[in-house]
This record gives sequence, structure tokens and C-alpha cells, in this order.
Amino acid sequence: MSEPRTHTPSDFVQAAFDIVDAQGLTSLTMRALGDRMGVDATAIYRHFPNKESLLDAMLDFILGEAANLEPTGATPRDRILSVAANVRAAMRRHPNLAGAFAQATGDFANGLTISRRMIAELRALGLTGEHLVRMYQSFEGYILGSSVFDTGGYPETFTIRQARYRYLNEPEFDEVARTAGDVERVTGEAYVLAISTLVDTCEELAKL
Amino acid sequence: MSEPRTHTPSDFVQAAFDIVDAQGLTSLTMRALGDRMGVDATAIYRHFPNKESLLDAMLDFILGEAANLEPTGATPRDRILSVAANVRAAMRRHPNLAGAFAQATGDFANGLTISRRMIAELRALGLTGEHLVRMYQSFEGYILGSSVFDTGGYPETFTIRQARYRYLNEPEFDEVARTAGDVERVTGEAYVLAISTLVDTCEELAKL
DNA sequence: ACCTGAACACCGTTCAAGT
DNA sequence: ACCTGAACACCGTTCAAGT
Repeated sequence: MSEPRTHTPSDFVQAAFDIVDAQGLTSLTMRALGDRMGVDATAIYRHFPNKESLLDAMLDFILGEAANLEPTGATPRDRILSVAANVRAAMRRHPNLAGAFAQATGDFANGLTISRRMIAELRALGLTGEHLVRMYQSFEGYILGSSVFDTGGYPETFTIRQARYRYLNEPEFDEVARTAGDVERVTGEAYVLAISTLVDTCEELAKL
Repeated sequence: MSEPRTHTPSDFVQAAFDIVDAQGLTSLTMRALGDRMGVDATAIYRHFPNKESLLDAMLDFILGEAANLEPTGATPRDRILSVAANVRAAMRRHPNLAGAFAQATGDFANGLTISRRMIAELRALGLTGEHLVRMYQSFEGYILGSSVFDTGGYPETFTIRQARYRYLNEPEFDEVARTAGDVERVTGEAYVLAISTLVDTCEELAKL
């Protein structure tokens, strides 16, 4: 018999995204995924040793969506901002999965690609030695951490943040909290501002 | 009969920390928590409507460990660094739970306390209006995001990061990757450096 | 080579019943 | 007022059996 392989691991990953993006992470069960693929739940174990490795494949796919985009811009600063924007946009497309990055322990091939790209830009800015490693780590923490927090659970996240702004009883925050869209806009501006600030620091450290 | 209440919600939170800190988040089941408290699993529902609200209470407790510490330092910069260090240290004490912040949707009373404290320091630096909101958001994203990534899954996280540093094939990273402790040190330095850098930006924005 | 389906050892949660 | 315990509707995963 030996049928030609009808399903690839990537088929399961795509179907899993369909479920998670539309119904949330808790709706992704092996049985639900099997149903969507027209296959028994236990058939998935031909392709992934367990559910965790399926999730890791999904997270690596998200990073791949960022890693496969060539960063745009004529200067290291612009290319760093471009990488940062691409990571954020990729997570933003899968808000129900972004939070899973914080739990993941696997190492991601596409994460390495992004890391190498960032390091190349930091070298282009003139950084070496411990300055290079330290600034790389600052960027990684900010880009990943902030993106996960800002994109996870979108759009509810911004409604929640809007409510929190109101509780603060600070006139400036009241103003921003008029719509969840305002909160999202200022959060996006804060992201770009902080990355740009970190690039400033790179330039100063390179002069030493 | 009407026994005096033998258990408070906070008793369950403490017992839940015992389980999570020692055995990991997946070991925290309602049955396991009931066993540890010498009570049927379903008795927990007298105190918490569901498991998610128990987890929210645990996360708020972690933030409380940071919020209850008066920030030290004579300048806004030092007090901001102190707040940031306290948040990180509090998460660091519960590495198996840190990642859950990225999934949480609740709003946390102790989070508000920390927010108010940060805003007071940003005002002391001379920030108002959109600058204030934007910088606040940059700090929040960096402090929370970075702390979650750096403390979640400790100490395994740093072993994983060490392995990734080796894969990068960059001499500077090789050097840092000699021990997981070196990676942890440089990550901590990067955290302080980035916060300090953001304070620099506040000072510049205040001059405009 | 790949898939099926019964089965196992769990989950969170509800609800009637106890004291 | 608080706790018990049976029960329900699920989970992820294993493994012998099918084709």
C-alpha cells in the first residue's frame, strides 16, 4: 500500500493556527486539530512527539514570518527599527499565541536568524566586546518582551489597559484612554521611541 | 455548628506557591492544592470562582512583593532603577509563574500601585503630556517584558540562552557563554543599562 | 508507512448532600 | 457556613490493531 504522505508537519501547524487564531489557545486540543485535518487525534503523534513540540513549531513559524523579511533602511538605526517592527507585526498577527513565547523553553531556528541580523547591525554601529553583548541583550529583552505584552490578547489587551489608565486618575492618561485605539497608538510610539533610544546608547558606547 | 473560618483565600495562595515553586506550574491542579490544604479539591471554589482567578491572585501577590517595598535612592533615576529592580527580584523568586504574566488578562491592584509610583518619578523628571504617557509605556513594556523573559524558567532559561550564544558563532558571545552565570550577569547589566538609558531620554524630553 | 480506536490516567467544574 | 464526594465532560498520550 504505502500511500504517499498526505500530511506534512507544516499542514498540522497551519491548521493549528486556524484554530488558535479563530478560537483561542485553549481551543487547540489534539482532538480538535485531528478533526480539522480529518484525521484521528492520535495520528498527530506521527509528526510531533507531543503537544509542546507542536506549539514550539508554531512559535518558530511566527519568528519565521519576521526572519523572512529583509530589513529595510539605509542606516543601522533604520534596519534595527525595521527588524523590531517585523517581530512585533508577526506576533500581532497571532495574538492568541504571543503569550506562549513567555512559557516556551525550546530554541528557535528563526530566532537565531534574527539574532544574527541584530548583531550584524550592532557591529555596524561600532560595538564590540561586552558592550556588544550587553546592548544585544537589551534589545532582545525589549523587542521580545514588549511585543509579547503588547500583542498578546489583542484587541482585549488595549481595552484592559484603557481601563487601567482611567483608574490612574492622571489627566494625561485620561486623555489617552478615550479609546482603546489611542492606547494602542501611544504604545506603538513608545516601542519605536525606546528602540531608538537604545540605538542612541549604542552610538555613545561606540565612541568610548 | 458554624465553625470559625479555617482557611482564607490567602492560605490557598500560599499553598499554591509552595506547589508551583517546588514542582512547576503544571503540578498546580485543584486536586493537588486541595490535598496540600487537607481539603477536598472542590472546597477551593468557596474562595475562588475558578482556577484562573486563583492564578490572578498569585500574580497580584508577586506584584505586591515589589509594591510593598519603598523604592530607595535620592534621585528619580535611582528610585526608578529601584522600582525596576524590585519587580525583577519579585518575579525571580517565582520563576515557574513569571511566564503566566504574559497570559493574564486581569488587572492587578498592586500593579496600579507600581504604576502610580513610576508616574510620580516621571513627573519629578519634568515629563508631562504625551511625553509622560509614552515614556511610562516604554518603561512598563521593558520592565515587565524583560523581567518575565529573564526570570521565567530560571535557572534553565540561562542554560538555554548560553547554548544559543554558542550557536551564534560570535567571539564576544562565546566568551560570555562560558557559564550560565556569565549569561545571567550580562543580562542583569543589560536590564540596568536599558532602564538608565530610558531615564536619559526622559531628561532630554523634559528639556524640550 | 501511516492511521484508527479503545483505553488510561488524568483535568476543571457542578451540584446535591452532609454537618 | 463550609466541606464532601460522586459525577460530567473533557484532556494528552499509549499501544495494539488495522490497511
